[in-house]
Parts: sequence; structure tokens; C-alpha cells
Amino acid sequence: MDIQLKRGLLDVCVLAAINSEESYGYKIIKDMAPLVELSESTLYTILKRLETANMLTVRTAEHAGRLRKYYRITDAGRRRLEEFKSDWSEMNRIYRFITKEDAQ
Amino acid sequence: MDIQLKRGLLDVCVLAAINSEESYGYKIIKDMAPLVELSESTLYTILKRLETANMLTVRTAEHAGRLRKYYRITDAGRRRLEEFKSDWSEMNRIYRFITKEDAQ
DNA sequence: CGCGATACTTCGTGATACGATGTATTACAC
DNA sequence: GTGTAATACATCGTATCACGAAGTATCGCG
Repeated sequence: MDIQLKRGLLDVCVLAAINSEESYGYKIIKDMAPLVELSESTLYTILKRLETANMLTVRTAEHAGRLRKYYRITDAGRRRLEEFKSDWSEMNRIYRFITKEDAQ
Repeated sequence: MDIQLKRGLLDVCVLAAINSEESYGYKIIKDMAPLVELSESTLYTILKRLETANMLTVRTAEHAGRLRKYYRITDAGRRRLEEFKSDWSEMNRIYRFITKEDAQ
């Protein structure tokens, strides 16, 4: 899939992945893998970015002798998901423009 | 609208704008303006990129004393539009994932 | 003559995805 | 008990990209 097209979805996908319950990096990647491939370096960059933007909070906890960072979505994060939904209808309008011109 | 989301559409929008008939930079911007805002610097960057990728061809012609560069889509450009359509169904799958997680 | 519209160009910057590489522990097979 | 895969996170450098700013030049109109 086209990288540029994917770009706009990554942040929101990560937010969606932690929306129902908190999760951690490694699990987020595994959860998203069937739908969207993303490398670890990309994911951790995104998580850091979303944390800076206050769209999620982090807590570190030990699990089976290893440290894990658990990410939890914030209200700002949920608002971001809502905004995405309205952006999506705009995207659909543009899609129709593209396919309309295409048909001629 | 979110810039990242827009990114994936710009190239394809420009291709769609010259798909039915050849056009030139200034007109492309005006045609797209109601749907997608894009600055001149962005457009000309995109046109150069698409030319390098052989998705369009350019011819320069004089019009009312001014030089215009007319852009015409190529077969590769049309294939790109086709690819975009299949990418779009993938995008829709991801969208459903995001809104599904969102509902919980 | 001045100004806005037309038309294209170049430069610098900030944001971003990602491969490569590194660190460290656990679980399991041989 | 040793190696190897899986788990888990971090950092660095690079390439791509959108865009604002600024510039050049012509035409039409008041």
C-alpha cells in the first residue's frame, strides 16, 4: 500500500488500538499487523509523539521480569478520533472527485 | 483537514485533474481549490515529481504572450489511478477497524 | 502608471516513516 | 546448559514531502 496514503492513518490507528483498553508497544504492533504493517521504530516514534501531544498517558510496570510501558488514551486522544471521522467524509468527497474525473 | 491525511491524495488528485484533458499549473490549482487547498509551491513540486516518475508529460506553449506548461497524463499515470482505487478499499478496511475500536 | 490576476520557480524548514542497530530478559528446544 | 527465537523498548541517520516566503515576468484594466 502507498506509504503516503498510510501516513494519515497511523496515528489514529494507534489511538484506536488503545481505545478500548490500555496496551503496550509490542502488543499494539501485533494487533495492527494484519491490517497495517508498521515497524517498531515507527511505532515508538508515534507513541512518543502522541504522548507529547497529550493524546495518551504512559505508565511503566513490570511484567514477568520485563519492563513494559502501558499506554492509555486521554480525552484529547478521543477527540482526535472524532475529528478523524469528520476528516474521513471529506476524504470520501475527494475520492469521488478522483474517480469521477477518472471515468471520463 | 489533517495534513497527513491529505498527503496521500495530492498526487492522485493532480493526476485526476489532468486525466480528462491536459491542463496547466494555475488551472489545476483553481480546479482543485474548492476540494483541496494546495499552494503553488506544493503543486509545482508534485508536477515535477510526477514528471520524473513518467506519470505525465509536459509541453510548453505560448498563450496570450505568456508561457504555459501543459501537462498530459501517461499510461503509467492512469495505472497509478487504478492502484489508488484498490488502495482505497484497503483504507476503508482500516477505517472500519478504527471506528469499530472506537465504539467500544 | 499602478495594481491585481496570471503563471511558473527556487530555497529553506519542519514533520515524518523507516531501516539499521543496539540492549536486555524470558521461554523453549536440543 | 547453551543457543535461538520471542518479547520489549530505544536511538540514529536518511529520504521524502508539504509549504511558506520570496522572486521573476506578462497582461488587462482603471
